[in-house]
Amino acid sequence: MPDASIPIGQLARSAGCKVQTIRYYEQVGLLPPPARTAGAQRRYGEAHRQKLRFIRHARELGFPLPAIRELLALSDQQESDCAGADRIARRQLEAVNRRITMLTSLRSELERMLAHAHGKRIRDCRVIATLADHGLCSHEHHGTAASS
Amino acid sequence: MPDASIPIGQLARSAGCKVQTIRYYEQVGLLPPPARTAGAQRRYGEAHRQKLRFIRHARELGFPLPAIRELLALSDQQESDCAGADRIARRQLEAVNRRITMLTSLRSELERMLAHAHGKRIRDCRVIATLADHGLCSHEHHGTAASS
DNA sequence: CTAAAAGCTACAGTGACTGGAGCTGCAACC
DNA sequence: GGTTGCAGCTCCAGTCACTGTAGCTTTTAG
Repeated sequence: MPDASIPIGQLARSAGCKVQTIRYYEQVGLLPPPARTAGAQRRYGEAHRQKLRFIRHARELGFPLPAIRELLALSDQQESDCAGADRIARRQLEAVNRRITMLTSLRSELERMLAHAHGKRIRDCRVIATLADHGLCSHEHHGTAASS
Repeated sequence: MPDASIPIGQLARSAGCKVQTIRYYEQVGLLPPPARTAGAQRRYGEAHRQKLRFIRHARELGFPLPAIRELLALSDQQESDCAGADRIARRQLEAVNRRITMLTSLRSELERMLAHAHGKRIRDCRVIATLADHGLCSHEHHGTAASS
């Protein structure tokens, strides 16, 4: 394979993502536009594959696209300082830690709820009662919601 | 306050959410439409407040809106079986556990990355290198991404 | 009576994709 | 060379759970 010989479907399989995701990354400027065949089909090379793997790996680690954009810019300037990348990763670690803390307290409330859910009728159901009355929950799980 | 005397802003403050969120819940049919003043402003009663608290608490626990819709329907049928609510809560607990597992392995990879990030130049930067080469990461953190 | 605060509708935007419609390109086989 | 069928193309809409904005009107306090 000389270069610019990989069709989009093969690239998608090799990166573990969908074809549309690749086109989306191109659209938002994360991936540079590849060469095209005479019939306007995209053909990628090794450099694209590397970059896409980088993006997908960072996404799996939960980095948002703007952070990935910064990381890609940093990785292109081989001489510049590592502190920037460090700071971004540290920020991401903090975000992950915050999410873990919250999810852990959510889990314990859900477990508490289920452990006591022995009512046969809704009117005695602990699950419903807990949701209806915030006072019944012991832990602090306030702040932004469980997702993202 | 007789009933239907609470304006939307006060309701929002008492539930810890934004005014727009309440209007959104009404729009998607989670909250019943309240009474209106002659000038078409919404006025809520205690029942609305309870229902909104229920919704917000469930959201904080990470339940998606369709699940909350089911839970609300269940809580309105006081005579029906508790098993439905139980099943929904259990499903949610499993989702939370999955997320915790994934985030924990993400955290350890991020920590590993940062612990070795002693290169001063990008070309020696462990953070960038780890992202670029999936082979450098020890843990399994595959599957759907870290968010949601 | 006036001015500020709060409310109204309607619509657009977020993030990170995903799915579909309706078309065209390309490679293989006969 | 014809045809079949998968793969690719663009463009647009939808997801989820909100959030923000523009341009009004209503309510309330002084």
